[in-house]
Amino acid sequence: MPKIVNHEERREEVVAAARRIILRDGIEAATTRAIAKEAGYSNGVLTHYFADKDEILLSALEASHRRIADRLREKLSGLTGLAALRELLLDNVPLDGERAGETGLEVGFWGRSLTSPALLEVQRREAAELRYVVTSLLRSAAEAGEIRTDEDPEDVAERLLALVDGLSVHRLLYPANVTADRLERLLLREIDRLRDG
Amino acid sequence: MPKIVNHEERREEVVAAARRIILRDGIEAATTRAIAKEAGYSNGVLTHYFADKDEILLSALEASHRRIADRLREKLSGLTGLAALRELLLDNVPLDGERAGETGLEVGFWGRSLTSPALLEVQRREAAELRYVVTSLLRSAAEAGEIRTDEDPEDVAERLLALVDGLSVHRLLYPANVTADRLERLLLREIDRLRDG
Amino acid sequence: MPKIVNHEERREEVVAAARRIILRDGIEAATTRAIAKEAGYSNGVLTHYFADKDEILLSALEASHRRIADRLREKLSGLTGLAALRELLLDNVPLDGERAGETGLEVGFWGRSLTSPALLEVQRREAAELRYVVTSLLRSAAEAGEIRTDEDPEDVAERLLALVDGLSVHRLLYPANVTADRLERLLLREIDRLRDG
Amino acid sequence: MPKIVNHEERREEVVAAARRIILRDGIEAATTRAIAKEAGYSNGVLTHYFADKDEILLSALEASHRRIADRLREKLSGLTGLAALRELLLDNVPLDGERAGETGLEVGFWGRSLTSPALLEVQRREAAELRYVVTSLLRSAAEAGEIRTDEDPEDVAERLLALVDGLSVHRLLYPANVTADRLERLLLREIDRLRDG
DNA sequence: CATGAATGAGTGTTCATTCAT
DNA sequence: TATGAATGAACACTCATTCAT
Repeated sequence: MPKIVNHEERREEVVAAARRIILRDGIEAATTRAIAKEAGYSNGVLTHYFADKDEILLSALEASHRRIADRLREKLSGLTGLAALRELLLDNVPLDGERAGETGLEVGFWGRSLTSPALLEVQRREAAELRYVVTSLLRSAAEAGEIRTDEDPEDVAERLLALVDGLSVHRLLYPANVTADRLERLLLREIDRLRDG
Repeated sequence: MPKIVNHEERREEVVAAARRIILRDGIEAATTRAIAKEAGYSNGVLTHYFADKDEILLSALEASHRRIADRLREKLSGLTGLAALRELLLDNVPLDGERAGETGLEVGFWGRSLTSPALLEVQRREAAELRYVVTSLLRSAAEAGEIRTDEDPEDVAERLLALVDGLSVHRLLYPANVTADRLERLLLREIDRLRDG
Repeated sequence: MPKIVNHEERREEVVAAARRIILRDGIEAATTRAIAKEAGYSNGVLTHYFADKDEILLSALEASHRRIADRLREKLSGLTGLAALRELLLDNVPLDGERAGETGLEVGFWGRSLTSPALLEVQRREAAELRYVVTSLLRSAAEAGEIRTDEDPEDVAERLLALVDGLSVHRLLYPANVTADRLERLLLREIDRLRDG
Repeated sequence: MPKIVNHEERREEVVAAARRIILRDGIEAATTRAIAKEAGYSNGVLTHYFADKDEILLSALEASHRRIADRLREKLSGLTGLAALRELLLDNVPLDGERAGETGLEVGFWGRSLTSPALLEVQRREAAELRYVVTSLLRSAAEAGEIRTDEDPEDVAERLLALVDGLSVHRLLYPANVTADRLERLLLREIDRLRDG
């Protein structure tokens, strides 16, 4: 008589373990053994919940995106327009250890996505969502008169998100040059420029 | 007399093979065996020209940087200030297949650098150089009255280079959203904003 | 429930396989693949039971020492002084096939120990123990009036153990010259000389 | 038109290089590349003078024996009987760095000889010679009344040579226990015992 | 003869995956 | 379901050997 387990729950446990390892030790350290051990299970369990290792990594990426989105939703509650945008962008940049880990995970996946259609698809889906939110916030900020309106919101969104990713990877690779303070300052100034120029 | 080969030439052959693999199949696929095979040699040859695999990857990264620098030097000859800056930034962004390849390789190395001190060191050295050149061009453009002077050149340089890297990776990951045209337009507009705010 | 194996048992299987190979083909032939095959397993099994090859070799050496010690303990029970010493020394010399194997393994390890600190340490520990036992037996034999007392027991112990090792290696390398009978005779005579000079 | 070289001379150069490496870094470090480099030649030369690596090692062993024999012949000139024997035995024991190296080489070869008929044959030939010399010296010492005659010279020779080898290997493996002084003292005492003991 | 480029089997080790229990 | 034993291909690297020049 088989034990009744909650499949989705187990998957999440394993994926969380994978995320922890990737954040802590890098994507190379995320072997199936390490993941199983981190999750508190034996090697063999993984087979029951994932077709192969790639599926675990993919789920880890999705989970990471979901965590970010959840956190954001909470922070953004009650905020609108420019204030919400500011919060969103600041939350997408490695200003503390937790977000630095998330950025590291993201950057590690960028390289893999270039040669993995499945990963790429996940990245694209999430990126499109984020872009949509930013564009919407820009539009509502424009309607509220908080920012200038002489530029296409889609262009501004792309510029902001590119800057966020660029600054993020620079913070990881060149921390001496891009300190947390400087990163925050540069990002906030860019947001200010939406208003007056 | 034995067959005399040009060591530097062989190294470049091997490094080129490594670059091809990284671009085509990702940095994970760049095993010593795969590199040797791609270069048309047996496993053992690599020993003659490289101490270990890391040296090959490092050389591949350095070669990529050197190619970019060489090309840039040529393009920049005769240009100064803002015009030179514009050329430099446009050249650091994946607008054609060749530069897309270089960016892809770079992104692949970003992930690796997060867990490899040797690679990180190379990345940092090259990044510092680039930052220095951009800052210098900004200063001379400011002196020539081509751009506003109300912002610290170092901050502007960091913003521009972050934007370049952010747009580059977006171009690779989301080509449908960031077309070559759009990428060029966004970058040029950002440069224009240096002038009139 | 998976197949449960006794880890200690498996380790012993593998170590026994390693010992067989070393005895049969020399320590150089004891590759991880050869050991696994000799044990009847695939390459990968070794990881489950040993951290690395050194641990296997080390265990093989320790196992050999333990076997000798166990056998000796049994033989020595009830014996004291000179009689015990005689038994001990005779047991440390390749008089039959089993002990010849042990000596061969030991000699193989001598060479390795010269360049391997870990192996050397094991050799030293075991040698010190043996030296201590021999010295103790010499002292009690002296107290019992069984042997002369004009020589430092430590010196006598070293001489006896050096002779044991020298005769052992000669028995292996020059069996035509050092037959089992001759080896036994020479060793017993040396023990007799402890009594009457 | 081929260069005329002295084959025997080249062989000796290479063998000397091999010996230097084995003495300095152990028998495992004696790769063909290392030997060729130490000899000041390229990899390829070895083929002209040796069938394979085993032949080099064999020659190195023979050369080592020859060197010992040569040195001994010189030291023994003018000496006879017990004095000559004393000199011979002291010279076969690792009392200084040079002889320690030779002993290390010898011990390294012992292990290999157990599974290599060719090496074993060389060891046996040389051992028989040494045994013959020692026996002869014992006989002449006996005739000269320098030592007792109640023991078979062949047995005494075997005992002395076994002691020499045993003390030698103990000096290498347990230098803290068997110091050079102690080794010399133990050996000289054993020789003294030939007279009155 | 001498060179050194090139080979390819072999080394210890890692790891995703399979599967009997 | 869960276990963990077992597999075997793959990894980076080493090295004796071959051979065109």
